[in-house]
Amino acid sequence: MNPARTTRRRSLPILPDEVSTADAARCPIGLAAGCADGAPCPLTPHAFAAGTALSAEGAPADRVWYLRRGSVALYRDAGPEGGEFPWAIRKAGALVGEEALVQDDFSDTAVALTAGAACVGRRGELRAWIDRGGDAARAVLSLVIRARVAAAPRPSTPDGNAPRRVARWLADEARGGFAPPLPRHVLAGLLGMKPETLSRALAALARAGAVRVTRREVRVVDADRLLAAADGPAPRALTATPANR
Amino acid sequence: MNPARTTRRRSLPILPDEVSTADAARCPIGLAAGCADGAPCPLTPHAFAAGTALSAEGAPADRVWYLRRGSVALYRDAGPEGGEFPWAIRKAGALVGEEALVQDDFSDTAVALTAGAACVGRRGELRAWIDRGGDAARAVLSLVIRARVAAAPRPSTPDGNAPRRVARWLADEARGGFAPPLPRHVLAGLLGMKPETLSRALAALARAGAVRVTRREVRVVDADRLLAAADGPAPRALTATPANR
DNA sequence: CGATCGATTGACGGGACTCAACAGCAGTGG
DNA sequence: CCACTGCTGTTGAGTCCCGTCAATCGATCG
Repeated sequence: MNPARTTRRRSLPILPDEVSTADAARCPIGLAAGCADGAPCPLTPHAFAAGTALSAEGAPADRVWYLRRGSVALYRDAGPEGGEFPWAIRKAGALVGEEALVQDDFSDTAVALTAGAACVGRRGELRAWIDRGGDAARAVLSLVIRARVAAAPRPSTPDGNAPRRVARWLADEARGGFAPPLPRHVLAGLLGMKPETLSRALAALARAGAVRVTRREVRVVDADRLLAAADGPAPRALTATPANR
Repeated sequence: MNPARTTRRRSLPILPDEVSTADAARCPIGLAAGCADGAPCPLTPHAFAAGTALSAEGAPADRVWYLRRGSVALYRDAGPEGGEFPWAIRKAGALVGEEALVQDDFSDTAVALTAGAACVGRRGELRAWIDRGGDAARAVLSLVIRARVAAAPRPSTPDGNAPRRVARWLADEARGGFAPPLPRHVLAGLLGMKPETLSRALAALARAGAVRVTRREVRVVDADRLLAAADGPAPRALTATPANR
């Protein structure tokens, strides 16, 4: 479907050219580092062209960006056949790839929507820098929290059937064969569906022999069938009993 | 519809009883504060019952929780007639209400799914504490980022028609009458719909006289009509021309 | 046992996705 | 200048998944 798009994007150069470091002190991280007083900033400015990939989902997370100009779209993979889809926009003044500070791989593919400029920091140096200063950490902290707060609950993205979404969630969350005991309406909300739909989806998975459902608990009885429902071809949905049709 | 649920939840006591402070040093914030060495921890432990409301969306954000036991569901309001819906789960080891560190109001309603225990900190004290220490900020920072990373893109939640979601987004994001120039497939992904559906929704809003759409830009020409489409009664959807049916 | 709430199941209709075909626009090369 | 190509966005027709409304059942509590 879209191999050309993906290929082209992934093959683009990463952070080609450089820009002046003159105004580095304007950014909160630069301020925290004391750039205005001549202290070295842990970030180095770069410019990028529209379409540049800043990070790739699953790739080693070795850098963090502070966006100075332009905007960046965050893509995430929706699993097989779901393809990747954009789920957040980062604008000037936000961090990109901040997950590098606490984990080893990027969790998003970040693609520049416009030409722009960003200050890049190597993860190791950033971590060391954060370890040192009080103001330092505080600056990053508030940026991160701001980003999280701004990321409103996402409206809706049909990356699969209701049964498929449920199966995927079960595959991710079940521990020891048992799903976390959430009230149905909470789980339904998390998965972006109504409780009735969730009920039908669970019933469908139970008919397929993947799970066993009681009013109180959901138990995975056949992990293979569950994964098949999560990743395989269309699970044929909620359409009532196999008898009719 | 569900006034009883909301009322009952909101009326529940907030953080009733207290628990031992013995193991406060186990929490990363306690560690950062040096509780093990007898230093005072900026957080104080409390226990809560299932159904307890920790925070209410829009209420003054005066505290932050570190969850030690139990799990908490985060609800957010989907606007008029959309009702509130759960959109994230926080489990033991995560922060709740961390937005208090950078803004004045809670952005989520947090409700305990199970009985549990949390360490609570007043926002002012926490901020002061973060300002002081390096390790301090680092502990909070990694918690926050972890939470953000764990919050996978939410699958889907139909909180309104496609035209309504588009109208709401336009009302939020348009500056000077112009929507941010995003490629259609990016905007569609953000709004949880396919590009075709987005196109139809924009066409519907244009028919209603709220916006003017060209291939390159989306311009808001009647803010009132846009708001009516975003909040008012059903915008009568995508059904083609008003002539048929 | 009666009351209430949560969960399940059924019937039904509508809205969004799918599959197309087409139009607008940029870039390329003749 | 124009044909050709490729890509993005629009429009149309048809299908079906999911939300809505409703009834029923189970479980829990008083």
